[in-house]
Order: sequence, then C-alpha cells, then structure tokens
Amino acid sequence: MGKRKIEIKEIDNKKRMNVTFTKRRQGLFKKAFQLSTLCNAQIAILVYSASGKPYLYGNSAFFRFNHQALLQSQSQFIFFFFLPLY
Amino acid sequence: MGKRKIEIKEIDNKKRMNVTFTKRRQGLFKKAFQLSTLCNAQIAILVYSASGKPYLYGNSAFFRFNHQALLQSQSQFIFFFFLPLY
DNA sequence: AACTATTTATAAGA
DNA sequence: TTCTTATAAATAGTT
Repeated sequence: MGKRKIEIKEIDNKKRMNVTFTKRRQGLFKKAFQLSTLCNAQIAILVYSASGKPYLYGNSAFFRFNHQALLQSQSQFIFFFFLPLY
Repeated sequence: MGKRKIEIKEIDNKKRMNVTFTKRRQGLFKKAFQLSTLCNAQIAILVYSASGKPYLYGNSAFFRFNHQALLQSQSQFIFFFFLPLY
C-alpha cells in the first residue's frame, strides 16, 4: 500500500517498524471508527506494541472512561470489559 | 474507498449496511493481522454488530482459545481478558 | 512531519 | 451471495 509492495512479516529495522506501527495503528483505529459509524457497531480494540505499550480504541463511553486507567496499569494482566448496548 | 465516495454516517439501508459490515469487518481484521505480524504487536478486537452478534479477533493463543466461549455467551456483560506476552 | 507513487480496500454493479 | 472493476483510501519510501 505504498511506493513498494511489502511482505507481511516482522520488520527487522527497528526505526522502520516504529514508523509503520504508528501509521498502521492510526489506520486501524480509523477503520474501526468508520465501521462503527457506518454500521452502528460496538468496537473495542486493544493493541500492545512490541515494547509492551498499550493502545486502546473504543467507541463507547465505557472504553473512553477506562482509557487512562488502562494506560497507567502496571499489572501483567489487563482486564478488558465490554458492555454491549443491546 | 469504492466506486463512489461515501459519507461516514450510519447507513440507512439495512441490506447495504450488512454488506458493508461484512466487508469492512473482514478488512479490519486483515489490517490487525498485518499490524501484529509486521510490528510484533499483540492485538485483540471485539466487534458487536448492530443486531448484537459478537465477532472476535486475537493474534494470541489465549484469544483463539476463548473465541467459542465468547460466541456462545448469552450474558449481557462480556469479560474480555488480555494477557500481554512480555 | 509532509509528500507522492503505488498498493490495497471497497462501493456499486453484474 | 460471490465475483468484478472503477475509484477512494491507506501507506512505503522519500524529502
């Protein structure tokens, strides 16, 4: 999806991986927003980077409310609740 | 992203919404797979359709293991655990 | 951080 | 619903 076709395998160069991670994470969350808006869907996404940093997307108030708590969590286990609206 | 540009707002036609939901849900999960592979990231996605049907993506064994349990769940609350691998 | 050539996703139609 | 294709959108490499 760019100037050259790339293989879908782990990127060996750390700088390139970080750039790709940022671009594609943003792209993934944008796609999630569009899907939830177009189709009235509830979506939650949790991403951990290779270095263990968490990123959360959620289109419900519940997820937004818990975003900071998740980012500040130091525990090894993350408990991730989903509350469907039906 | 197709033959015509569309506005990102709820699709009023139910059939068109279902077609779009299926295509874009598959697209979202494909993007998640690529991001996790390229960047060695752990990703979990939970999607509820407008009618309340759950769809789960996860690139760890833990998520695959719990997929059936989630799909068969009848409870109003879904508890979604993430076990980071670091 | 912005640009742009190119690949990829997808809206509509068959 | 599955396949096709014209077009919009995402993004890889570059600046």
